[in-house]
Amino acid sequence: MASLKDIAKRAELSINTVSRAIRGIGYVSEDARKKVMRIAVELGYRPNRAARSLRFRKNFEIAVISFLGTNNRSGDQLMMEKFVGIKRRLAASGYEMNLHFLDIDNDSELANLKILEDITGQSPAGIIIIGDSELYKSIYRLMEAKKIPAVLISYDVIPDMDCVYIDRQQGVRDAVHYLAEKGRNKIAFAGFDGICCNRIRGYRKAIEELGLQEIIFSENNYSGSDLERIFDLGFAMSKTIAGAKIPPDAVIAYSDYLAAGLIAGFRESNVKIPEAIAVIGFDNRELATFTNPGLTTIAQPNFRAGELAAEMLLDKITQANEQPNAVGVPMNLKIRSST
Amino acid sequence: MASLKDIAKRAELSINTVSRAIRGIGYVSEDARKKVMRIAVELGYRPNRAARSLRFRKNFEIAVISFLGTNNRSGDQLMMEKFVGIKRRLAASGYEMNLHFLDIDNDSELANLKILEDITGQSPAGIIIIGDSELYKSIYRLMEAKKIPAVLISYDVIPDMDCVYIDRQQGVRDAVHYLAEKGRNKIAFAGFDGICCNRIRGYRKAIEELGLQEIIFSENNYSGSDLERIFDLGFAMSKTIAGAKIPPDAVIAYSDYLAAGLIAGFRESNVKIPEAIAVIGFDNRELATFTNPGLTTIAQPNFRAGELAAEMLLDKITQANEQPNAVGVPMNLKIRSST
DNA sequence: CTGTTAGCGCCTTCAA
DNA sequence: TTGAAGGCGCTAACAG
Repeated sequence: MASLKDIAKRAELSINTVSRAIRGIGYVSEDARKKVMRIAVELGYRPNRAARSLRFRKNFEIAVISFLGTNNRSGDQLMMEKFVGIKRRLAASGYEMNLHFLDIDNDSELANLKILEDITGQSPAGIIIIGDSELYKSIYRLMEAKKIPAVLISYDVIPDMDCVYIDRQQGVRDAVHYLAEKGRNKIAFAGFDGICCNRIRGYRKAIEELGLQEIIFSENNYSGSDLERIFDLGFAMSKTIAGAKIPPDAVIAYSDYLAAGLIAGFRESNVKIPEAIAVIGFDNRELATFTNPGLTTIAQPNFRAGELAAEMLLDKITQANEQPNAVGVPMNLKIRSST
Repeated sequence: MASLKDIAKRAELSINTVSRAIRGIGYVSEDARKKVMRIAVELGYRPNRAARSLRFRKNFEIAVISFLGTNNRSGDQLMMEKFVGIKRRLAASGYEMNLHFLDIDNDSELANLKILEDITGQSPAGIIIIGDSELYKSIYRLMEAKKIPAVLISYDVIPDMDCVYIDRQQGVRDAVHYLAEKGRNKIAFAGFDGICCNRIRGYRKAIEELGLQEIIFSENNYSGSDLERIFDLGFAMSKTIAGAKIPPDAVIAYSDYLAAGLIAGFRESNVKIPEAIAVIGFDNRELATFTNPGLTTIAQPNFRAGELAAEMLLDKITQANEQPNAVGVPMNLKIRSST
């Protein structure tokens, strides 16, 4: 690869002048500037990242940390688009993206500790943490302590932390309003106790705004993330819902997996979708394409969230510290035939 | 971060002696070695990658290039595990993984050219190319021309190129044998013309080994990768299969999407699965968990393929050039209720 | 406006 | 067995 030295030789100028010309900093005569730029293009000059890193004592790398599900691969689809969003934005500013996968399945604290040491050992320019459970928040604090700028991609505002949050509350709220506009007035929410507070909040907010009655179906005895199990729960729940004293005419499910179970169950019970009951899922996973009927679902703006997180992090790296900042990204309803 | 200089100061030795001690190269007295190692651990020393890159005029980075489906996200699940396999193996050897996404949906040649220039501009130590279509082969050749060691992750042996191939032929062959062992003797293959040669080859091989009759259902008018469309094709194909003069008692589908369509179609026609007909899919995508009955499928060993590709590339980087090498990774049957 | 000098952390060469 | 010198490509400080 061509270096500043190569350009300098050809242009018969000093390395330093060439450097200034290329960076557009300090005094350079117009003649010299033009000459340098021309040769730089000819030689396909690109600044050497290693040299810059060494000089600035700082890696132009952004670490991205996300979980890895080897048993439960449900995260893959949603994660990949976030990666791409991050990558695109960083590339535009000359930063590299460096992925790290936490092994949450095996819950190997030792392995995860090693990964965190790897990350801090690289002294990245910043880090994007995908997730907002306690584990991720603790990583955020660790990075803050090590003076590594960090940004979370979360699902809600996280107090005292910089985050880009995918606005689940607004997503569910919008979905309820959409159903109401379609003439539904007995709109239910189906989920699990405890683990869906931001979704439930959106549901309650909309129900209140619309003056409707709250109808919540909740499975209390669930924990874990076995996808088939969730599907089966939805299947079972559909019977409860169809058999309720006043059956709802619409239901928003905690996840696409649960919604797929509901749909399968309703079909088996000959409850017509969407005529008798409309069904809405959550996340827009691939599965939503294949239910029968196709599942209307609240889609994650993954690509956009990735872009914004990268943007926020780059700002944080260059700007003086300001107050922690939370930027919401709206979720969008992906409409199919189930509503 | 602690540098060699810091250790040298504490140990009252020269930087050079410390360097040799840590690398375990050249003469170092036992005393000096022990002292250096102790301090290195104390200080949490890690070699500075930027400095090493500068010195060696070589980045300790492996570029990984894969496609990105913004419209068709079907690749995500299979890709992610490959990334993880690659990452794990590289991390163990002190290399970084640098992901690049080709935008094949928009087929933006300009954007893709820019990505390739980015990659070559970084002078990575090597590159892993995920895919074996003409585009990827041409990238391989480009890298070879630029003296960047490359390895493909492919689905078949690629002549004259280093590759780790996921052995589709063996996967389908094994599946046919498995069906035969379960007592099936009218085993069909369902797919598309032209685009499934390695799978078909495996099918034919097994059918011949078993002395069975070849039964192939093929859709000729298909091109593209719209997943719902493939599902619908499978649905329609199920009618053809069920209505054949001598209906098969087992069918291996080109993909899980096609298999899911087949299953839905058979159910609608009251063809019992697996009693009347066993169904096997291909790739073990998330969808396979949710068909009813659950889909037995030929699973991609993604993680292992990633690991092996990284391994092969690291060898290629350090060893003298040898003959192009092809390593097969066997596919495994993931058995569920459809067989 | 331009050039020289020094140094980021590491490794190779050569001298002690 | 150890150390000193030099340079990878870049930039900041300073001198011309």
